[in-house]
Amino acid sequence: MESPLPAASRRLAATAAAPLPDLPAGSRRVILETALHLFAERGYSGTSIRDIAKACNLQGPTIYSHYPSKEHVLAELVRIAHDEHLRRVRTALLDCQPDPREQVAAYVRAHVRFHTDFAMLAVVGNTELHMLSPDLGDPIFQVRKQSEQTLMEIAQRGIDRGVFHVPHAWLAVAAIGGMGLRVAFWFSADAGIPAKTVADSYADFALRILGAARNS
Amino acid sequence: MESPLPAASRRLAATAAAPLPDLPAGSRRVILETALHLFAERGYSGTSIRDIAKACNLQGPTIYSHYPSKEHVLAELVRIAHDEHLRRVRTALLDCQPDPREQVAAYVRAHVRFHTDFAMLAVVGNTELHMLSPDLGDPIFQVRKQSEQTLMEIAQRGIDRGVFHVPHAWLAVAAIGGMGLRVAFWFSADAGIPAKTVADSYADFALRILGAARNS
DNA sequence: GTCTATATGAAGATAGAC
DNA sequence: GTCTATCTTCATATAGAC
Repeated sequence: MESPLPAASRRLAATAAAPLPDLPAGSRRVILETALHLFAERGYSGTSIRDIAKACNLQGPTIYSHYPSKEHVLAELVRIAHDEHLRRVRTALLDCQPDPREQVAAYVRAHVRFHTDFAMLAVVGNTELHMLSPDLGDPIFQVRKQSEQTLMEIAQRGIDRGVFHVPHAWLAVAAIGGMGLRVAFWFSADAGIPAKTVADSYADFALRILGAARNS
Repeated sequence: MESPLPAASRRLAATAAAPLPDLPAGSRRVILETALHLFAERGYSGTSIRDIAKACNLQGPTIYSHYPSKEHVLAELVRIAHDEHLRRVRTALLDCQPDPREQVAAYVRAHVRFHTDFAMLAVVGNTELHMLSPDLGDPIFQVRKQSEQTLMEIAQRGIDRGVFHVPHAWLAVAAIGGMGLRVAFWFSADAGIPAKTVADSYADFALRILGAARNS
C-alpha cells in the first residue's frame, strides 16, 4: 500500500525534466528550462522575473534581452507543451491499424507518456494556460482542441461500429483525458512504476471505460 | 460532438459556488466566499488581499480584522474542501452494503458529486494546497491521505476477494481519483450534463477500470 | 549579452483614529 | 468593525553604460 506520491508539500513529484523538444538555443534555452522548473513548482504568478534570473545566475533585467515579458516566457512553454502533445498523439495514430481499439490504446499511451516524460511541461501547460492573455493563449487553445477532438472522433467511430459500448461518449472521453492529465502530478522517473507500465495500464483502463477491454 | 467545456480562457466552468459547508458567519463568510471565487479563477498568488477586499466592498486592511494573513484565508478554504470531501465519502460508505463493488460505486459517486457541487472549492483545494506552509498544510494533507487510503483499501479488499481484476491496484485507484478530480474544471450546473449523470457514469467507469463492471 | 541604476506601481502587513 | 495613513518589500519593466 506504499504510494508513489510526491512529498507532501510539493506540487508535483518530478524533479528533472526531459530535454525540452522544439527548443531554442543558448540563453533562451537556459531561461526557458529554469522558468519551467519554477512555474511547475510555484506557479506562474508565484514566480517573479527576478526568481528566474537568479536561478540562471543572471540579473533580472537580462531576461528582457531574450523575452519581451514574463508572459511570453510562459507562452512559449505552454505552446511547446501543446505542440509536443499533439505531435505525439498524431504520430502514434499514424502507426496504427484502423481498429478503434488500437487507436484508443495508441492515443492513451502517447497521452500518458507525454505526461510521464514531460511532467513539468504538462503541469505548466495544464495549470497555467488560462493565465495567458487571449492574444497569446488563443492559438494554444486551438491546438488543445485538436488533441481533444481526435480522441472524441476515435471514440465516436468505435461506438458507431459497435466496438465500444458506453452510454455517454463525451463523459468517457473526459474521464480518459482527465486520468491521464493527473499522471503528471504524481509520476516520478526514479520512484516505483515505469512509465511504460503506466501507459499500458491506462490504455487498458481507457478500453475498459469504453466497454471494449481486450482482457474481458 | 458539442463539448460542455468552459470558455477558452477560464480556468473552470463553474460560476456559482454551492453554499459552503462548515461555514463561519458574518464578514468572515463574505470574505471566504469572495476569496473562493478569486482564488479559483486567478489562483492564490494571482489574487491580492486588496482584490479580495475590493470585491467585498471593503478596504484592504479590514481583512486583517478577520484573518491574520492571506494564507490563513486559503488554509480555511482548503481545510473546508478536504473535510467536506472526506465527510461525504465516509457518509456514503456508511449507507453501503459490504460488497466492494457497491462501496466503490458509492465512493466514486460521492467523490464526483463533491467535485460537481463544490467545483470552486475543489479546484482551490486541489491546485493551491501546496502553497500552504507546512504549519497550515500538513494537517490538511493528513485528511487527504485518509480519503485516498479509503479507496485504496476498498480496491484491495475487492481484489483479495476476487471481485476486482486489475494488475496494478494503485494505478487503478490513481486513475479513478484523477478522472474525478478533473470534473471540477469542466462541470457547470447550467450547461448540459446533470451532476447525477456524471456521478453515476464515473462510478460505472471506476468499476470497469477495476474489472468488475456490472454491465459487462 | 549582460550589467547597474532607476521608474513606477503593487504587494503583504501594521498602527491607530473613529 | 471599518477606516485612512503608512511601512517595507517586491513586482514588472525601461534606460543606457560596458
